Amino acid sequence: MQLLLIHSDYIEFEAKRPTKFAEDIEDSAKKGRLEDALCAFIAVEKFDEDDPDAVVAEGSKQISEVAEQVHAKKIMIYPYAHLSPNLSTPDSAVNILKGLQESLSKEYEVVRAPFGWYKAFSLSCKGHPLSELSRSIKLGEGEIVSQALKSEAKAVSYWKIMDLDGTLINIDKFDFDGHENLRKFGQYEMAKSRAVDAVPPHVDLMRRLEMVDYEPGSDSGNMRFYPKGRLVKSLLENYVLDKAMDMGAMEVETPIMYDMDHPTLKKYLDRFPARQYQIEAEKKRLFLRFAACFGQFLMGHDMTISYKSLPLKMVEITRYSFRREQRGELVGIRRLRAFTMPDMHTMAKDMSQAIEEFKKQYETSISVLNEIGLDLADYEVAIRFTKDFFEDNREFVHDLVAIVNKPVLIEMWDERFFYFVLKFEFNFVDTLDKASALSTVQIDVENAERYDITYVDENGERRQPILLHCSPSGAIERVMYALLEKAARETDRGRLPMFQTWLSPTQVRIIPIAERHQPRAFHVAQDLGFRVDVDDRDETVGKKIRDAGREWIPYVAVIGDDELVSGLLTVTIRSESTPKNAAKFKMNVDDLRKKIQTETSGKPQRRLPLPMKLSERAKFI
RNA sequence: GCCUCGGUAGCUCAGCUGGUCCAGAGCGAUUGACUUGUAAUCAAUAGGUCGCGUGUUCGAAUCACGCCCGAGGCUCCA
Repeated sequence: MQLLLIHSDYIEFEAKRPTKFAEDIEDSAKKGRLEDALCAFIAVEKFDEDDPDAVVAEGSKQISEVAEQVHAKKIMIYPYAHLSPNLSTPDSAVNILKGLQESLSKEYEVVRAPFGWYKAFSLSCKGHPLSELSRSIKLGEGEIVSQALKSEAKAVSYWKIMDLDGTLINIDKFDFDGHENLRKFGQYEMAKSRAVDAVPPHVDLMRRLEMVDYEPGSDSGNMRFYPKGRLVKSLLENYVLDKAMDMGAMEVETPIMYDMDHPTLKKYLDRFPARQYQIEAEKKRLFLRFAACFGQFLMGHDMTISYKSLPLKMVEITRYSFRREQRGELVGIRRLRAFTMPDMHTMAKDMSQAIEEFKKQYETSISVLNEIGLDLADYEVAIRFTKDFFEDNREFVHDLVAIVNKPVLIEMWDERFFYFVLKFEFNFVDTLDKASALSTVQIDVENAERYDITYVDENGERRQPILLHCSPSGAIERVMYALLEKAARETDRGRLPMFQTWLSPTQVRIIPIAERHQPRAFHVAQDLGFRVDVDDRDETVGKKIRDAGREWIPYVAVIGDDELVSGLLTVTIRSESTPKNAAKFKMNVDDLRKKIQTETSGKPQRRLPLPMKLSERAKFI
């Protein structure tokens, strides 16, 4: 709502002719005049329709505040469309204007000029400092603040730690000795503050390794990926997709933008704690998805599903999901506004099947993170549930704790504020003590009904499934963040940082010592397969070795006169080296190939994303 | 809108109590020499209206004012 407030000596109007939006009025209402009145020119805007009552409340509050300041006893409500390019429908506008009139009439003498008429008016502005004011009313800055965001602030949580024996301990009573990260995680969660106050180490690494960078030409939190970053991301995406499909999921693809006024979506928006990007096109209000839920649930709604197909799973690697996170929370790739999230949904027959699936997906998530290079010591587990769920499934929750074999942060709500009754998350805690969720699974008891998703059971009856939301790895960018942060931590501990071989952009670097060794180097590169490159630059061996180390290359093979004679390679294996001591091994091409084969089998394969010859490479940063 | 910090070569930054050490360093790039055995070979060359504008001054990267852009924080007004 836009308001233009003018303190006037007098304001008078006369309705001349109706427009097609004109409200029906008595002849007596066609003329009006007030003296010493505050005249409020008002444009009701599109987004005011989302919560008309709140707009009326806020509008009348602001108008009376000004009336109070200028000591006006009378108020003229004057519809004035020209204040906004983004008007509401005439009906909504009239309703809101009437609402204002009603609300203000309690304390003031109010006249409302009729809506939708061509009116003549004359006005005399008093011209004192406060006599001309404008106000904009935008609830939540013109966006819809979802009900879930509001309830997240209200939700009453009980924070506990579940110990290995299944006892729940109040968080302030728990002895955190030896569980430093769990303590930090708990504090972080309870504080609910996500603001960034220092730059975490992965930011330098992501740029220095030429993986990811800021894109000044876009919005904050929308990144550019250089070839090496794109490769790692692609490998991770494909790996997680494979794992989801191993669990029986079917890959689908769904749109990235949706109509805000679609009835089921509107309700879902209200239940999800995130801010959206909103765009307008052809008079439609669209929002960019923040997950694949809508697409898959809308698909599920249209499907014919027998109990024989359950549990039924669909997965999409969402490139992208969008969440308009607050600016202060964005740094590097820990938290983004556009991110890639593997999103799998399971339709389960009933709660018991849902619980069974939940456990499988919990275990798969552990294994997925492990294969990527993050083990149980690298993250903390949170399990959140409603009190009711816990009382019915105490043993099950204890099982989950037993599987990870370490204490777990518990958050319990006495009421269900969200669409789920149970969820877990694996949270990476970085060196700045910030926690970020990776894998998560939720049991959703609300959306099957909202989207009207049904299956037919053994007796031919339609039933609603229980839904599970699962991201086996969490957002891919965040996995990369965690890997880089872990590498930084390793460096601090005096170890050589590296990625798993299957994720390394260059798996083998071949360094010919002099120009005469190059043909052999290229030959070995061809012969070996995998992502191999050759440092054929005119640099010293020392420089080439150093550069290979700075790129975290797992295998570095030097070829000189000795190797030409012996036919062997001298390979430095990073995983067995220390910063002071390079672990060098003589081996032939077959040995090396077998070694890499075992380290990469079952993982996605991609070719080298850059020219094989280092002499031909451009610099990105 | 306000406050703080920042904007100097492709990158990272120094200079900033105004004046031939103020236009610099390292890395990177180019060229040349070297043909190299495990964490930076040597040398040369090219690259900048020091964010933009206006002032002050004999003289401005440096001081003042205004503006633009970025990061962070605060906040909503005559």
